[in-house]
Amino acid sequence: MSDLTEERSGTLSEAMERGHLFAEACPSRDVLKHLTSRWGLLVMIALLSGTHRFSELRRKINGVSERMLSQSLQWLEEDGMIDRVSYPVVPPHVEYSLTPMGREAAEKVRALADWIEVSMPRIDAVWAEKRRKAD
Amino acid sequence: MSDLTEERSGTLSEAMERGHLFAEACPSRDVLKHLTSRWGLLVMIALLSGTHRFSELRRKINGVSERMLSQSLQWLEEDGMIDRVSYPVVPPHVEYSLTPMGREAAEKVRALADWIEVSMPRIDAVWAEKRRKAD
DNA sequence: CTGTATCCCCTCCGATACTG
DNA sequence: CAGTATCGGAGGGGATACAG
Repeated sequence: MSDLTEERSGTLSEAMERGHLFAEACPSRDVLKHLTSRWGLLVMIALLSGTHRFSELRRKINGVSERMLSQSLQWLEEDGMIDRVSYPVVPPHVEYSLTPMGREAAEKVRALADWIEVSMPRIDAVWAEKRRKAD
Repeated sequence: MSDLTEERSGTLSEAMERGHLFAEACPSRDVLKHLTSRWGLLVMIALLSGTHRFSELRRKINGVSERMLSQSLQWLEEDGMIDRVSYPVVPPHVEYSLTPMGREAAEKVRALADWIEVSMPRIDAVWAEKRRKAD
């Protein structure tokens, strides 16, 4: 066996039979999907720095289309991760922010994203090594 | 976790312009995709408890097809997350385990998955409340 | 036991155009 | 400014059959 993490408190992932994620048609799959989706992940991380308007998110998240930004925001709002506040003015003014629960999720998501960022050099090295062997 | 990463050195996710994940066509997107894919995530979590054979993973991860398990394992192996050791015997015997780097990634992934598991009751409550209002 | 090969559906996601 | 509607491509992923 390995470290304590599993034996002491790792009853969640360890007990796969009981975990929702290992069940086939489970709503937790959808939540995970929204959080880790192409744009959902970036939305969550972006909102960690505070409330944003739609257009602010659009500018900040380079490459996202209006369609997908809107879609991602709706998913995450339905999951209770994001608060959407619309001010009935002209022109429209809508603000998005993380709920307390959303902030917790966003921090987990960011931990994963940050790990990948800092680990990319190592991963690149793996790829380079494989290419070298392939020759 | 949850420590200094945010306030002190939170320049990673904060500096979106510079982060790989915010670039459009970046290999780090692929790594993230593999780690959070439907089955890749479950493979990583399963391997946290130690080395597994192909058929062991297949049994443990309920619902995965041979095709997708094989595919997911190959992706993660190419990314340097998984070690594949094949013993040339009859019948074939292949063992999969996490690399040191893979273990780091798996722990981040598990942290997110576990958070979702324990938070599902809260998320369900959100959905229930929305349905109540919809009436 | 450990996979590959083939077929095919389905959903994500981008592009474009339109609305309040 | 903040979206929605529609079309269409690409690829993830399942079912089945086959192979080493």
